[in-house]
Amino acid sequence: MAHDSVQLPCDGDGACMRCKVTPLAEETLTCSTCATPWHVACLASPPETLASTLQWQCPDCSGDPLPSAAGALDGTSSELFAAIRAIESDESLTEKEKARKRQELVSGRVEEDGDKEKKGKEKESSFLDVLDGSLNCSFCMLLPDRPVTTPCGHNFCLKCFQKWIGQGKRTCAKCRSIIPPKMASQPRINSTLVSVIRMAKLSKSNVAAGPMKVYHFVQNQDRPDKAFTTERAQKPGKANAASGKIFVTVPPDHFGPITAENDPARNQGVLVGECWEDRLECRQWGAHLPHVAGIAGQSNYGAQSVALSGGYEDDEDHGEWFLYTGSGGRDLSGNKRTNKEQSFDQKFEKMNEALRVSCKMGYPVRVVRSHKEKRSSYAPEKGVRYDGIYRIEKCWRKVGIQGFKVCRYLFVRCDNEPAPWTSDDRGDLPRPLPAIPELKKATDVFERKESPSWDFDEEDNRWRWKKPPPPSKKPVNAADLEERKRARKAIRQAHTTTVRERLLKEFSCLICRQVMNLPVTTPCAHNFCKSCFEAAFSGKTAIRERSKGGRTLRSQKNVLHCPSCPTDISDFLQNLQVNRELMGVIESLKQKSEENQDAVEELSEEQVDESEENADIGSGDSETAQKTKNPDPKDDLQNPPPDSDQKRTSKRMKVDTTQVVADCE
DNA sequence: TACAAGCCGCAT
DNA sequence: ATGCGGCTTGTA
Repeated sequence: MAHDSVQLPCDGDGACMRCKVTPLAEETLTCSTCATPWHVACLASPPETLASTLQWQCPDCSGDPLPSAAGALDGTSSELFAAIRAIESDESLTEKEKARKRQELVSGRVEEDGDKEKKGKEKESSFLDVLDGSLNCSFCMLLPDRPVTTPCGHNFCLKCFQKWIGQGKRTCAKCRSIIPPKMASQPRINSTLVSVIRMAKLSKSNVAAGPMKVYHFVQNQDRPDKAFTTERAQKPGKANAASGKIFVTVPPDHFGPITAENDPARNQGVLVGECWEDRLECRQWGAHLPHVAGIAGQSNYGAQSVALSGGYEDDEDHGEWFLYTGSGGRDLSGNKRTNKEQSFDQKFEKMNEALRVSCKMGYPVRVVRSHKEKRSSYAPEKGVRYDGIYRIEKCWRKVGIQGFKVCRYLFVRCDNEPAPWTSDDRGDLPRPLPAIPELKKATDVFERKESPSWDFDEEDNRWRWKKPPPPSKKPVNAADLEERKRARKAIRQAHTTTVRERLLKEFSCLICRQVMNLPVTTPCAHNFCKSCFEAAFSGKTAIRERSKGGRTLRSQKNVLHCPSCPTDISDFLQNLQVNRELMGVIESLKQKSEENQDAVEELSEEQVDESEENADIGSGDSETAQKTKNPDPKDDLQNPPPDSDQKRTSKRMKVDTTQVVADCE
């Protein structure tokens, strides 16, 4: 063969990486699979016909130049690449979807359903802005799953890397450096990358879950701690009582659980199973605000909570699920509070409509049960009890027991805590909907079409906001503005600081324990600053002279151990490569957190006032931050599929190399 | 303005 | 036992 066995494509500037010449356009061939340009003159076996030119596959993709371990592939290489081409040419797929399918193909992993696929995409795009895409595996273009790092400092999914090795490749897919046999046979997962990626996912999903909405919505701050009677009150006790102070810092239209951050009095939040004497006390802890009405909500916005109090005989309580009846249909003219006679049909309006909105959106609805519900086995002995989060899966109308139409709602529990009546040590799992015989006779049946805002996250194994909770529409008490502004600023800063600190901490050098400067990753997957790493071996050489009894023996390779484990890394030391991808992430992380910090300060000075006045406070910082930071869908296009990656990589490497050189000097 | 799945003493 | 009247809060 006229050519040596090493085959190289053109780099990002169009120069052949083998002969260093920049060929004319007509002297290059573009691979039909990966779209990488190659210098025809440097190809070991250029195509001979026009047809084969159009369908030409580069040596990397055709898999033929090197004897490949064919057994490592499930099918043949050509089958695999045919499948890749089919994905590439499928115009119904976005680039992201193509990338995911490629990864499935290469790794053998398959995500079963569309929901997962969607979830993966959401996740990916939401934290890509943290990790910047620069860590992405260049095979599948996703964040590396079980990342491995080559001695030349490039990161891949373990499975993608193993497929590559399985095809007989022994050079880095990014830079063509030789991959040592040890790395090829026993790639080690880079646990630093694992935890960084996990943390980035977590920090983002936490933001989406909205735990950062600590603020002080202190309503009626001047009220006493207990319900009280005014001078006008004619009756003692709570008959004519006014409400005591609201203890929790959620707005009245807050959806979902009330967490510790919104419970400054006890710092525990409203826990499932918590009991109160009566509806007024329940109100003070925010579980269900109206002290008379059974439904809390707004017809154009949604319902936040309901009370099961036995007021409507059509109700049917099965604990984990129940059938709820809407309000209205009764003549309560005058001051009748006890008329249980229905005299007209209920409609989906007012509170009944609010419940339907919550059904439509899949909002979490808090449920309290009252001792007054006598027919239910699940009602508390006395008082009012918080039973957790439910979702309204369906609603409809039917003719009720009294012969008039009632609105009906199927509530199904979806709380992360076990219900007060179970001995389970965990909360709900998604469960199939119960069979509802009355649905056969139902009219106006309404089912949720869109994906629910509150849903079970398979990955986190818990229920959480999958979409940002709706922002509060409630006006803010001006007197509270100053305090709330301060609180928000502090929280914002705490958040950015902790995320930055936690993320950066993960990137610490195992020697100096500081954030790595010029990170290097050993083949045994330990990470150090380049300078720390080199200093650890100063004065030691990879080659040593052996002498015995005055006789000089043949020089022998010195065994040099990794500072963190017994692995011999003398070969790695010979040609120390900075993990530029890691370095890029660290840099952008530093930069981003500084920007954030600045933004926090600016915002707290000015924009907070504005946003406060807009009263967009219910969902707090998380949504606002998400909205502004939410990556434009077009961002997908900025993460090119592998075909353009070759170019991008080469270009970036060039820049980075000069930086590294400059830094070294 | 009317209504809403509360609360309580008292009249019936 | 049952229901009336009077006050409460938030929604429409």
